[in-house]
Amino acid sequence: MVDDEVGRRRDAAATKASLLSAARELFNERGFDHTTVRDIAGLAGVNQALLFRYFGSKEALFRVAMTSQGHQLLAETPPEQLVGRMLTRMLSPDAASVKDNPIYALLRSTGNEHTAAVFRDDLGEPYRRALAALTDADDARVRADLVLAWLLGIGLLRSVLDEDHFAGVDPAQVTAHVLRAVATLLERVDQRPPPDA
Amino acid sequence: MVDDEVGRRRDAAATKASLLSAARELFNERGFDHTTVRDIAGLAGVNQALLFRYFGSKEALFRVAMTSQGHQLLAETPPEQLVGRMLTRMLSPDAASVKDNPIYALLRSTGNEHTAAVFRDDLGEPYRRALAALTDADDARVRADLVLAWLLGIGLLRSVLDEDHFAGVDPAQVTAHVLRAVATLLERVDQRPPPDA
DNA sequence: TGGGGGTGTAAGCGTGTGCTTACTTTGCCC
DNA sequence: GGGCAAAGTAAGCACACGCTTACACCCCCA
Repeated sequence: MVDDEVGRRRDAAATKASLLSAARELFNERGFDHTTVRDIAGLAGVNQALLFRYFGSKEALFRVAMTSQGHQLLAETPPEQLVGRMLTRMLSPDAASVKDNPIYALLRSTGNEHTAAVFRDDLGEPYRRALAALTDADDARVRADLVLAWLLGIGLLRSVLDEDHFAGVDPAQVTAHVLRAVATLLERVDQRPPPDA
Repeated sequence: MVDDEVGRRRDAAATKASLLSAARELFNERGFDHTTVRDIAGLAGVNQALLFRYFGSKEALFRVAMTSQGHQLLAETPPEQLVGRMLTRMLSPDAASVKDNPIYALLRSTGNEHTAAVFRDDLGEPYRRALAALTDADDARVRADLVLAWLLGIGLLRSVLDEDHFAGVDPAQVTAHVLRAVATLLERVDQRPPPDA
């Protein structure tokens, strides 16, 4: 699927990459439980036994697929702009930016204890810390959790409950609403519209 | 389980009620996909074939279990106090108020298209309308969606991502934060602490 | 050139699941 | 008491799933 050229078969690295890409796409679309290893291998154009050879189990593949691309956004974004950038990325009408945003895999995998733990430990915690640093209030942790909850809830409405939520609406307008309200919780949040998309 | 007295067996109404109660408890705890009909029948103390005789399918049972108790809160609460009451109910440390709050079943069932549709149509929509009525802004719908998203996100953090979120924190303090920020979106929200628990 | 390890494949094992079927038991009504 | 529909039960069907196994192939290096 990813690698259609006939030459260069028997390439373990390409096979792994193909499996990872297919896994990310399907986990984000359907969540962990409703994605089968047969689906992943099929989309990757690979025999499903290779999935287990290279990753060990479906759960292990999930962990690798979700965390490997993990923390770029967090690393490359100034904390003040974090909320704004997460919003524009989540609200983008571009399907591709949805497909590789692991937050949607989380939101569709809430029923599974193991996958929830992956996100809690590998993604939630760093974001909580980054957001908490945006205020001097002594209940910074609570305020950061509330902001994180809001971002997750917006993604939930957008992706799970109703595909059309916020659809006809200017993302910038939604972002402005949220940033204004969030500023009452975290005083150092940058309320200007985030640069680029 | 519900009906331990030995007299009065062969009571269809009691059997149905017992199945409904067990279903609510397990769906809220584990979500739709991770709850089996054998678990439900077992907790209800009933043969699983009766589940299908009385409700037709697991999905139909889910729909009935979630919507039958459905809209009391919405019906009996003045709109201005809706956000406050939902928060106190969600943040209550009381396990029972979690057990019969269908929002947690939704949050643990996001991977399943059918269950998501139940909530979108049967619960989400009325709440969206009620919240939208709390402002005169011409983008009332967007504002209402954002508030609903926040409430859902808070429930998500509380129940799915981390059992201890907001645990050591005074629920009233969290509620105050949210109500203050929400007031920038919906001008008619009552910011006073909600009456009773 | 000919093993041997890395790569790919087909088939299937074991289990859990939603749901069905064929049957037994109970209690009510004439 | 006898008949009968409603209530309850045991067993299992059919299938999808995660994962394993036994085998075929191909390239590389001694």
